[in-house]
Parts: sequence; structure tokens; C-alpha cells
Amino acid sequence: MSLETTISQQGYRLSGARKKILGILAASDQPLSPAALFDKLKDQGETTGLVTVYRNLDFLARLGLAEKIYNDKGELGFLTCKSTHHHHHILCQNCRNTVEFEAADELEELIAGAQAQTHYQISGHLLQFIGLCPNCQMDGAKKK
Amino acid sequence: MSLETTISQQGYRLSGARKKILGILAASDQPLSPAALFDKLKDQGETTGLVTVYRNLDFLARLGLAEKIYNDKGELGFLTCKSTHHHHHILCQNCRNTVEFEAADELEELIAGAQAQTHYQISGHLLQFIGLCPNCQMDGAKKK
DNA sequence: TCTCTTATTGAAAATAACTATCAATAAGAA
DNA sequence: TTCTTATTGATAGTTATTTTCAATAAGAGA
Repeated sequence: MSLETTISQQGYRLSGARKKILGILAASDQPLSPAALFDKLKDQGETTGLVTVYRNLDFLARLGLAEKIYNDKGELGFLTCKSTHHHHHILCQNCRNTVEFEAADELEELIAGAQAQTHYQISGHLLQFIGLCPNCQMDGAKKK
Repeated sequence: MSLETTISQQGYRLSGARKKILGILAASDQPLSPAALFDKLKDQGETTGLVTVYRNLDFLARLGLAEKIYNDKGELGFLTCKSTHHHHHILCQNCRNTVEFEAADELEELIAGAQAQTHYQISGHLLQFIGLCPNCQMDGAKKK
């Protein structure tokens, strides 16, 4: 089921702006900030306003069709996810490309350990890695 | 070695504002935003400006004497850490109290698995949990 | 296809969060 | 006590995000 179908099925409208935003997000290997996504829309000749971008990114995140990720400076970006399973992201600190990985078992152990130590009841988590993608490792790249 | 000693030893000055800010932060079980910390200073009759709060929180974080944590709304807070080892935090979604836990081994496994899957070289991570502290579990509390 | 309801958008203004500038102050070495 | 300079406070300036509201357009039903 495509992301667009999901939107319709939930009773929301598949507006032009929404489709474009989803398309740009899905085509990007890198997380995009609202402003960055807005710039891409303008490059494509779209007249969509920045406010609409904000609204739709929030909307997509709320529906689970997009996810939020922080870069090393704490700035928030959005991306669509390929996997339908629970997963997390690694962000390349050099080129910003991002990939998903799964770690259900390891994460469960981690949670169990933390619960045992603290007696907190854990209900959610924030987990992402930062590093170098294969390409940037080869380049020996340090700076964009 | 106290946090204040660390500041002096690194060649920085232990100003009045800096001492107060560090004190408030160390006395709080909950992460504090710059604005929240500023309010506490005012409550104590201090005239320290908000700008100074921003500067010192950044300063403390840069020295490793304070850490940053996100709440469930993505807002950034600061806290001082009791442990001198590598650790992570669990934030109570109800009362905001925060504790530390250690998970070096489990995290290492997690990283190894992710590297194997993606061929990214992982150099850093963002990991924190959210849940209910023992008190709030007992209260069956759902809202602050 | 046309009509109607209302979700969605765009424009403008308002708010919030954070940063830069710079003269005055005060920490701490000499 | 003096002197150097890190630090502060006040002000203004930016940047990011949200609010408001009338105009538009998506999609259901006739």
C-alpha cells in the first residue's frame, strides 16, 4: 500500500501540496528541514507556502508516514521510511545520507537492563546513530 | 573533584552567575530549559539575564558538565550528571524526573549489529528512554 | 458532471527561540 | 591593590515556528 493510499484511507485529502511534499521527501536520501523542503519546492516551480510545508511535515509525522531525526547540531529533519517494521536510523555526518537498520532484540535487552537498574517503566525511546557512510569512509572525507 | 573545581582548572572563571546556574541545575531532578532555569534564578532574586543563562548552559555542555536531553515534544533541556561513566537517561513522561543508567555492553552489541547491516561506521549516538518513574507508576498517573 | 461540504491552503502578522554586539563589570593572576 | 581580560547585561537583530482567517479545492453524493 502506497503512502498516498494510506492518507486517503484515513479520510484525509490528497492535496497537490501534500503529494509534492511526500514525493520530495521520498526521493531524498537525506533528512530535510522544513526550510530545505520548501526550497526544493521552489526549485520545482511550486508556489506552496512555507507554512504549508510545516503543516504537512507535522501531519505526515503524526500519521507515521514520515519520521523525525536530529542531526549533530540538534536540528530537526524529516524523512520517509522504507521499512514498515520498527527501525532506527544512521545519519552520515559527512554527506547526510541516511539508512535504516533493525535491532529489535538488542534494543529489548537494553531496555530490560535499564528497567532493572532504575525501576522506571520504559514506554518509548529515542535512538539514532551518527557516523560515516561507506562512500564517505572511502573518501576519507571529514568535511562536506 | 567538584564541577566548580573543574571549571577553574580549565582556566575559566567561576563567576557568580555560573555558580548559581550550576547549583540550580545540580539540585534539579528534572531537565531544565534555558527559560525554566531563568525563572528559577528570578525566583531566587537573581538578576542574571536570560542571555547569560543560554551562554552558560552551552558552556557547561561544552565542558561536559551538563548534558542535553529531549522531552517527548522535542524540546531541549539541560541537566547535570551524577555518573562520571558513559551513561544515558530515562525521563519520566509524567513528572519529568530523570535518572541515569549504564548500558555499555548492550549498546556495543547494538552498534556492532547496525554496522554489520549498513556498513556505516558509527561514531556517535543519541539514546534516551521515556517512561514512568516508580512513583508515577504507583500513582497510576497519566497527566502532570 | 455538477453541487456542496469542509479540509486544506496562502498571506500576513504574531510569537517564540535563540544569537550578535558592545560597553561595563568583576574574577583571579601578579 | 592593580591590571588584564573573561564574563555579563542591555539592546537589538535573526531565525524558526505558530496563529488567524478568508479563499480555494478535494472528494463525497446527487
